[in-house]
Amino acid sequence: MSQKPSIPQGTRDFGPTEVLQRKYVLSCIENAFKGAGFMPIETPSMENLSTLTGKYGNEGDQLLYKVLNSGDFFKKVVENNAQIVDANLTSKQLLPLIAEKGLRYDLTVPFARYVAMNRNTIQFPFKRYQMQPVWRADRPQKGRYREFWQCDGDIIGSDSLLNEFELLYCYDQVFQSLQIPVTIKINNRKILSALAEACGSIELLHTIAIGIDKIDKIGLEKVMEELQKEGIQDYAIEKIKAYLLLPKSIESLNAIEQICNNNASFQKGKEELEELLNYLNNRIKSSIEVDFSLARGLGYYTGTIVEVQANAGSLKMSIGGGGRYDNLTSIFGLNGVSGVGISFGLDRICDVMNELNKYPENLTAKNTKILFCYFDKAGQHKGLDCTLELRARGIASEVFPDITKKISKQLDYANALNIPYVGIIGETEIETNTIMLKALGTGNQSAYTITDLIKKLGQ
RNA sequence: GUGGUUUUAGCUCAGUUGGUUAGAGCGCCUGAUUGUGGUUCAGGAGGUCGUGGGUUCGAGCCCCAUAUUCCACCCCA
Repeated sequence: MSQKPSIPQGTRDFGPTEVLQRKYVLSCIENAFKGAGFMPIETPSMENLSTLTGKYGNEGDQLLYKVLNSGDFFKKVVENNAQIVDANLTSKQLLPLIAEKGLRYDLTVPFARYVAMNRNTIQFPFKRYQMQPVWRADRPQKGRYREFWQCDGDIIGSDSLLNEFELLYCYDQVFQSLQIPVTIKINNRKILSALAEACGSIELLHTIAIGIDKIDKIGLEKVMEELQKEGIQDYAIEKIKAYLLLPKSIESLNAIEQICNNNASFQKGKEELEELLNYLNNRIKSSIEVDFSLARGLGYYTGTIVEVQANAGSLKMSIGGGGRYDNLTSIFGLNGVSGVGISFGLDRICDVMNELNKYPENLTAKNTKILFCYFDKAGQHKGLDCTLELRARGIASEVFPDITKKISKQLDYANALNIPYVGIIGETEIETNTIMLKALGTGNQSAYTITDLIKKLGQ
């Protein structure tokens, strides 16, 4: 009985071409990080659920993949929790009894956990990069996957805004080298906090942030409606409206100062934003946009926040984002350590690259320079010897593995895989100790000795 | 998690009101060519119509469930 093969929703296989393309993007990102002094780390796919829960907000917790405990977990639940196990037990109550591990949701929280665990051996400020898959139990759409790769760079253990600059510079370098036109949007959570305070309470920050983040998508009026539904008071709505009507520019800071009644949080945010812009000044080619409506969902950001959007193509989703987090490691018992990080969304970047056709042409070609073709066992052995000799000199080559009735089958193989040369070995070639070298592009062919062949292909 | 949408040959897709043996293009295989690919010509293989139920004399088409694709919410890389 055969079974119809399939993979889970929201996951994908990658064929040879796709893997080469993804590795190309990964190497661009890695080069930028390495060039700026970042060091690589890797962390496990699974973390303890206690490490992950509560870091991403309620919605985030729901999107965590949980890993079922090993062994006869149900029996253990019944034995150890007899008093609460009955038909009324909710899934939410049951969950901690049967799952202690979960798949990581991002790379930042595992990194904070890593830093807290290894604080005594890490040299601060610590600059690390990490490129690994993450998992979210989201409903998939285009550009939205359940398994996708993030490429994170973080600098932890330093308050300096120079770090923010370094990371934005990485963004700039990567997207320049990939030739994707982008807008890097910048804001500061402290300014949003000031707005929330001016609207009544810092508790409103999350609601307001989620609301105003949607302005580009649904428009001012709808945002106002939504905020009203969430119970924001009328005077506050007016403030938010005035805030959102301001131009996307650093010039709007003065007006925001009025709206926020010049509170302390605002002043700090303003200073940080201005200092960052001073660092960026004339040092970055990508377009930078100060966007006060930029909010970002993740719960742990406290200062600078950034998001990268592709300026071309139909995929207008963000292809990267990040920000500063002051208190993330303190959750794991390491206080007074501030960090800032960015993330590249590899899968979406690849989607954009595909649409814009920005991959280098030779990326899809096989490495193989030459395929040896033959008619019989003697030719096969000679072909094998030639192949091994070429490989020893660093020239990638192959012998066709099967003796075929027609040599066209072997040529078809070379054609289909974009192998530029074939070396044909028949009776004549064996007698004269030569190889008939044929360039598949032009169809030209002539006889070479192995020494001349090495010279020709080694160029 | 809510609502909608998609699925027919390896690929891209037709398929009328429920009616005989489900089609096309491309690709693939064989031959025209016993040592040479890309063009041309001739022939050929390949389908449980996503899966499982149901209605019907009869289902690719109608109904239910489920999976998958894409989309809008929610949220996000």
